[in-house]
Amino acid sequence: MPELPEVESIVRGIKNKIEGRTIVSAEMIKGRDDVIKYPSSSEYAEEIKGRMIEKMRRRGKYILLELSGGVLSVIHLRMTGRLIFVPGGRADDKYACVIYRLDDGSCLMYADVRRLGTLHLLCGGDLSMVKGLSSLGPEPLSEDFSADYLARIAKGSRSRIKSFLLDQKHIAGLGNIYVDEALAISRIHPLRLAGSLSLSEIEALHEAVNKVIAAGIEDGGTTFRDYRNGTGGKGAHQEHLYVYSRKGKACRFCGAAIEKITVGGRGTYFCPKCQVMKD
DNA sequence: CTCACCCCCTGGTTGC
DNA sequence: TGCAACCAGGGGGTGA
Repeated sequence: MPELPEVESIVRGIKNKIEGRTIVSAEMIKGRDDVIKYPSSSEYAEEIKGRMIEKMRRRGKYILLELSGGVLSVIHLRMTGRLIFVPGGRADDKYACVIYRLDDGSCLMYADVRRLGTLHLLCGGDLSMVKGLSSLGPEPLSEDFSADYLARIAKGSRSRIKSFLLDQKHIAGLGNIYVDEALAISRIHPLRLAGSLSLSEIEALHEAVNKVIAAGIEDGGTTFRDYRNGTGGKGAHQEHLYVYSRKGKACRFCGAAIEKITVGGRGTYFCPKCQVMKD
């Protein structure tokens, strides 16, 4: 489940290899090209052909390829999407959906077991086609994401803090794993209402979000099952998790058994001793 | 505004 | 062993 650190790791690993390269063609794999949401896959292939990749960057969980002529390629991996750079150009993944052939013989492959990922090609800077991208909140580790900002948006909110943090309009890039981790580090129960947090709790949470995102990037992401970086490798942050996927195991802070509950339909892990419910 | 719920989709795991 | 139910969860959409 690629979240900010995973997507960042992909971009860092591929960026230097594809910037400046021209896309010779986009090969659509039959029956798997329905990951392309706009325009049609044939128009997509026609429109992207011959364009140079001027810049690759990340915004939230989105991968953005700025192409020549003001065209923007937007890729969201959702659950099982992978973007892999293949130097020799022999992309033979069973789950390949789209293969971008580059002018030096290499290729960039989009593969996705469940095909929940989404690919868009936007001309003329119309971001409204990708609703989530145009309404993204500030990036963790950025100046815009301050404790003050967090306090301001949380104030008056009746959402549970877990759901609140997962909302990309509030903060860009957090997903199920890093939200649980940030709440564990700041010792906040996932069911707390966002508007009920004290200033010191907000400050602790702000710091925890930055800390866990930085650690995730440092470790090259978290690989449970599906995640792979831009060259097919695994991340290492799964070795350093405090609560996520650790049901029944000992809390690294106090030794109590980690519990699992459902919050907003998501599996949620927390330490019942460190993260006490109030309100 | 916030919620529950459904959908998208497949593979791994669990239960009988 | 086989097969069905369930789970993983990001994000869009809908109706309460």
